[in-house]
Amino acid sequence: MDYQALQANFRRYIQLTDEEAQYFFSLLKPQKLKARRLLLDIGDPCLYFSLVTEGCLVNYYTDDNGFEHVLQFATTFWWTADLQSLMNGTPSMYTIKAVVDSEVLRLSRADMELLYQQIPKFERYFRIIFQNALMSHQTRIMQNIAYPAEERYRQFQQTYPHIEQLVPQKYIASYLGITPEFLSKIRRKMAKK
Amino acid sequence: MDYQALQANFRRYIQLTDEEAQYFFSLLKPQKLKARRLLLDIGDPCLYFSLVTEGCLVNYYTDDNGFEHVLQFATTFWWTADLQSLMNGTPSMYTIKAVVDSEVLRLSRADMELLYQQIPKFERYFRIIFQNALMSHQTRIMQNIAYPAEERYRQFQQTYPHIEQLVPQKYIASYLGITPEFLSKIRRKMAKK
DNA sequence: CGTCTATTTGAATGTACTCAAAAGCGGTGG
DNA sequence: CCACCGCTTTTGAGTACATTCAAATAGACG
Repeated sequence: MDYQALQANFRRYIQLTDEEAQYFFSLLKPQKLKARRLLLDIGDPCLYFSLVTEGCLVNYYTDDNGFEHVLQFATTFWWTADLQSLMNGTPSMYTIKAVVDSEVLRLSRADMELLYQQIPKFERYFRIIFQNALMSHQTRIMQNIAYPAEERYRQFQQTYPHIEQLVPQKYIASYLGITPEFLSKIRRKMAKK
Repeated sequence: MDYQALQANFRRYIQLTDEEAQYFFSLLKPQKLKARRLLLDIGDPCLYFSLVTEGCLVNYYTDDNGFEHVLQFATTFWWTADLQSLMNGTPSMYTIKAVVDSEVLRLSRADMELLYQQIPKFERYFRIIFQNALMSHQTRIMQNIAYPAEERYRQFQQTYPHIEQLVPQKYIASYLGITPEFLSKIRRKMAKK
């Protein structure tokens, strides 16, 4: 794990003294995950907010018919969790899986509260993180209800070109809210032009 | 405007001294809106984060074909804005309109920053507000991609019964990502049972 | 290699949309 | 107070976007 890069990333949001940064990093527990291993299984309570430092994870919901629907892809410097489960202690509705070999730094719910108390700047940090996440979720909702699948796929390609390279096509279909078969047909159609 | 009720609502998130509450309220500028009046017009920069104290507002995006798509309904104690525009100073992509006679308390972007500096507890307050908003947006995305329109409508009725009473059906259709005609047909079908 | 999973392809089907017209409903002015 | 106007909701027929199911092909990994 490259702590230099991580610290640089944090500086985009808040200014930490070396001491504060040390304390923060001391709360994070690294965990490596081979491709296709689970960070969180459906039904288990989500105990950690995890910061991806390498690789890529996918967070998905499994519906009553066993179909998977992708909530989020998380690459380097993204946080991931089942927030609902993490905050309420309820069983997780989502599965979090490593798409490729990955590494995360886990922050427990209790340490998160501790962090807020010890270094209130982190309230600001997460305020900004959640605010940004909220904005991108708003955009996603709008694209979903306002535009057809082909257009949504184009937008996805533009917005997350690195993710498209990394993850299986079926997950992208799932993220877009369509079947893998239909995404395949969209791609064929787009290639023809 | 009932400041008692408002203060009680804030106590769910943070504890404020009377002095702090006074200061906060002093930053808020009340504005009344008759039904169908705009709080924010598309193209204008969104200058305020607005807390609804009465009535109901709707926040919607207008697509290239002139169709409206509802991002959010905001009733009492809900905040509303075009966050993207508010944070970046860019022209607004959304329109915010009073559905019925309403009242809001506006907080300017500058006063918001001031508030964060004067009373850091508000970082926490908005951290929680955005966190909760994020969770409900996640749920909405999942329902949109995982379930058909009829099921989404049932969920909406369960989750927001008061909103269903208040706003025209066509806005609910729009929120669900379907046409008003189709929602009408869903309702007919549901009534038959 | 061989096995397992992902992707492609095509035909049939279904969910949701478009367009057009009628019916309902609420507000406003004479 | 009620008649009219504009907007919302309903209805139906035809269409389009997207799914389902099944089978073939392609890729990845041990």
